[in-house]
Amino acid sequence: MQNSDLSFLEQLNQEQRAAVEHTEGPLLILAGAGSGKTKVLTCRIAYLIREKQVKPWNIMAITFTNKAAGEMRERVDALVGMGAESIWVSTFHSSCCRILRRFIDRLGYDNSFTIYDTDDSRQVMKEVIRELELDPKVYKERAILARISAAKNELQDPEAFEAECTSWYDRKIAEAYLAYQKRLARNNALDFDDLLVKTVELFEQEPEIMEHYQERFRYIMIDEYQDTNTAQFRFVDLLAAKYRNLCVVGDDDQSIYKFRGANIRNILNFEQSFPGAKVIKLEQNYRSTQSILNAANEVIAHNAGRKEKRLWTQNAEGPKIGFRQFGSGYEEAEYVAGEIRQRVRNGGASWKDFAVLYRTNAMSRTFEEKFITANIPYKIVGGVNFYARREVKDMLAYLKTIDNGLDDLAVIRIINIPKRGIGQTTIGRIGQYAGEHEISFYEALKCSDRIPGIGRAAAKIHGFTNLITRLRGAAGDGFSVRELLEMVIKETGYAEELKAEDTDESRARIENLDELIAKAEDFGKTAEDTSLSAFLQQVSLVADIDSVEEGSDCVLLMTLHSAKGLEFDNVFMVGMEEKTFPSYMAINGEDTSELEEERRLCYVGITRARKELTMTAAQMRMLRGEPEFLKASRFVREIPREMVRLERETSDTRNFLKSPQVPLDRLMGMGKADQGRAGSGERAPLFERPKQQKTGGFQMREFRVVKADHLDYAEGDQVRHVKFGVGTVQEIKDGGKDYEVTVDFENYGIKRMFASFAKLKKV
DNA sequence: TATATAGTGTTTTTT
DNA sequence: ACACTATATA
Repeated sequence: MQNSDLSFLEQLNQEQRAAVEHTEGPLLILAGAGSGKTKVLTCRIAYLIREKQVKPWNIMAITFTNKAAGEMRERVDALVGMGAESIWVSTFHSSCCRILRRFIDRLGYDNSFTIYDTDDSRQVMKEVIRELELDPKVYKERAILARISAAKNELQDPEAFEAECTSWYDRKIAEAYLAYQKRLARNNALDFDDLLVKTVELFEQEPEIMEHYQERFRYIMIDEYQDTNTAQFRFVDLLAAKYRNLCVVGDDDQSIYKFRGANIRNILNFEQSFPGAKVIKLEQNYRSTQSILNAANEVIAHNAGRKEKRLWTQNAEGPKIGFRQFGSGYEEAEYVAGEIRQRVRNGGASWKDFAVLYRTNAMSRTFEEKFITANIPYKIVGGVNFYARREVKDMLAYLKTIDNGLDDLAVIRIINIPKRGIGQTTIGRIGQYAGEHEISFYEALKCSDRIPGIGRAAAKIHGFTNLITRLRGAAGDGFSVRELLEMVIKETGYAEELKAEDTDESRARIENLDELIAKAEDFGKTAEDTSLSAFLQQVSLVADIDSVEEGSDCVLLMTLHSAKGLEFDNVFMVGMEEKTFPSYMAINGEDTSELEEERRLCYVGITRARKELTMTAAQMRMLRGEPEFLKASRFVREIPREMVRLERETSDTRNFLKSPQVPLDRLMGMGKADQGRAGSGERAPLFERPKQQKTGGFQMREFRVVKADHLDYAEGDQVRHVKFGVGTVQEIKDGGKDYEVTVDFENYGIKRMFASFAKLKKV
């Protein structure tokens, strides 16, 4: 595309175009679901560069997830061409990370700081609780961390927090907050929230650094603005203070992260915060059918205090919203599996056109089981993050220790992995010594000879420190991250040990290690800064949703939260029951704000669907081991009856939709003896769990692709692999569960892999 | 020191 | 139902 070509403007509607062309001063774009806001943002960037001669490096675009950032990056690259790479397109967290990595030494941290995930934070908090001798029954680390996180989101430091304490309990939390920060600092670590907090702190403390970035980012765009919290607001506010060219895009109806500190007032009060702001509404939806949109509008209309807007579309009416209630979650899952299977077989749809959305991660289990038995390829998004898996974290802990031994948590994690005979008592003694001498744990290890009570363990410790020293040497010699990782795996015998275990679980873990190596390799090829620290930092900011690859033909299962920003032809919203969705947490009490947030979540879910939306509910669900009887969600009831199509009407669903409410006792009326069969007819017994594949309960929930009927390549064919590029198929072996394919890659040599994982494409 | 077992508490959503 | 913790035991 020519550098002055503005033809892309022609594909925009009037409002979209106005948003693109309004480049100076604050701008609020209220973009309803599916109204093409990503298109507007990317076009706006192109317009700034082409028409307004803005330099690419003066532009910053912030999105919510890495995935969204990646998508925008791609579109911007395609549209802008040369120079696009100097535009900052990233998440809040990675932007802050990038800034801090350069300047955090001004705040007394080392620039090679590490980032703690939730797990690490909990670990630290446990230590704090022990240190302060708090009763762990009263002071739960989760609860304390939640309070601290809330404080940080409001930019409250420990002192400010303490000043506001009224109860003794709160004062203890303030103490814990302070101690927690000290420990993080000692480990040269930041938690997620700190990334924002410290950046703001940096800007406020070092005005010339702030000015540097203000000059740099003269045009700032923020996506999903409704989900920003106070810290993020401040960050943006500071950055944009000088040039005031701030464009925020959001939809108050899609604000679903209040629990994480998102402040809906940021968007509702934008015009007050940035006087003279122009407001543009995008109300035409290009994504969904009329029916879906109507349902969404109806549901969200039940919320008070929104910015008035009504989505409309020129799309076809499409089928009505489907709703069906089942006796149990198992029947529900069975139905969804069957329905998807059928629609793929008859309707010519492919697996990837389907998504199953639920309120809580715990619900994925049942669906997963049914999908396995129905032989449906699927992928569960969320749950345990790839980088949170044990073996991955172990390897990362090694890399962290090699990078700098400052992170005690990482060192302690791996000091006895593999088993070196260094146990709790030894670790305790070293930790004590380190504390007394105010040195890091790793430093203490090096003078373990002088630590009382170590004795025999000293030799073992030396073995460990020697290993680390050797690996550090290698890192210094310029070995790549991937090579270092492979050395760690080899030197520690980690993979060997797993191989010897020879279980499904251990094999899955080895797969994960390979995956990690592939990621390290990829990093070495694509990253600007290929240092070990850079790798570790990048890795800690990757969310699960980010790794959902296009192209793998699977049904996606995820929470409603993860689904934000995505769209699918066919959506199943499952678990549409009171107490499940809206969650029981949101129902009770006068406070309707939580309920409204649930309703927005429902709105987000509905608007994910392009063509067909099906809602399902169960009358009974196992909750914490106990059966719970549930009535259908009020959100279903908020959709007018005539917009809903009952799939295979049953007496339950008919009654439910006729009367405004099914009396609870009608459902409760099923006596204990009856529990096994909810509803009527010859249904499968409720309590019989499907034959569960025992996989150690670990890996199999993450990523399973069912063996294909056939492969579209044969021995001798040229194939392409996502990471390894092009190669020649040498051998295909039918290993029963899957095909084992041996490929000779042009650049990577011979690799043996499972067909379902490798996703090879014939070229 | 490492492992097995019983007992305990817990769940909403996540960058 | 599950994961985590404390305790007993090899």
